[in-house]
Amino acid sequence: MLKISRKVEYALIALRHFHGQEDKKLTSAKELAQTYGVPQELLAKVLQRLAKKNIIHAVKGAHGGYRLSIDPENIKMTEFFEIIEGPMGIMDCYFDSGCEQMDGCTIRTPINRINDSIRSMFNNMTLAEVTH
Amino acid sequence: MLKISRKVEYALIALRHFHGQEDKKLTSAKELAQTYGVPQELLAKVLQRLAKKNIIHAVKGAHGGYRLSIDPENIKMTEFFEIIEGPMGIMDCYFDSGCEQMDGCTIRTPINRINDSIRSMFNNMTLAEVTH
DNA sequence: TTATATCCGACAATTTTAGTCGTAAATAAA
DNA sequence: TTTATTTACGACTAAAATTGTCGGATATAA
Repeated sequence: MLKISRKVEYALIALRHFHGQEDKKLTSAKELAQTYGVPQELLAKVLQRLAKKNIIHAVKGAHGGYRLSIDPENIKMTEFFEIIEGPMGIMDCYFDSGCEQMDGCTIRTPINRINDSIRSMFNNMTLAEVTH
Repeated sequence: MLKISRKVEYALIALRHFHGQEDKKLTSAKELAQTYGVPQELLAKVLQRLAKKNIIHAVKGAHGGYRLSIDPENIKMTEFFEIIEGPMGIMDCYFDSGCEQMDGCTIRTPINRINDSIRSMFNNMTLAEVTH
């Protein structure tokens, strides 16, 4: 319960790597996977997501790889999480409206308050604080 | 990611029920399950856990059931979550020390900071605020 | 004695997460 | 131009966690 996923974990490891790296230096998924002992294919997918959202920049072809494309100061952890995992809520009904319990559910309001607290916490935290 | 479990959800529904109830009135698991449309067996288990930890009081036998046994003001959400789900950390390594990545893992410190933030948030929130 | 409860462990089903594989497209270098 | 390397992407499988069910024990009110 209240766990983060491996994908997020791997993304953070990669981003931390880029953060402590010369700006233009490229690192490939393979290299990262070997260095940090994480599954290459899964890491690759995560990197592709981050590249698509312009958090990192991808260079294709031999000698290609990735590098940071934004200042980690400028991305909130909420955005980051949602790039990788989609909408972030402690219960699905925070986003989905298709809940059949709706009427019997007496805890929506307090649950949403908790949700807002968590989101606000991660809205006030930048990627830089984590990859530092 | 960062989701609460159904068990917690059901527990909260039950506790909210008890909270808005005469102090000595008993409610059975069956009754709760029917009223709120949740699976009886699973709810029952959760109630048993809460009873074991003296959050609610159980009365066995016919006409038995449960009622609150403490003031919800006096229990932190952290305790509550951990009664139902066990140790609460966004990554297992917050508690388990048996992680083989240990050396390659560069994100332990920041992850632990996030963890502490979440825990501190729930340490400053009582059950009463949620079941209100 | 019967009906109704809690209690508790084992089991089954379902869903989610984690990880793999195959293939296409881009590109540097031989 | 060919080969090796790399990103991109979707489909698939495997593993783990969550969710839900069942059966039997014990307690107790009627």
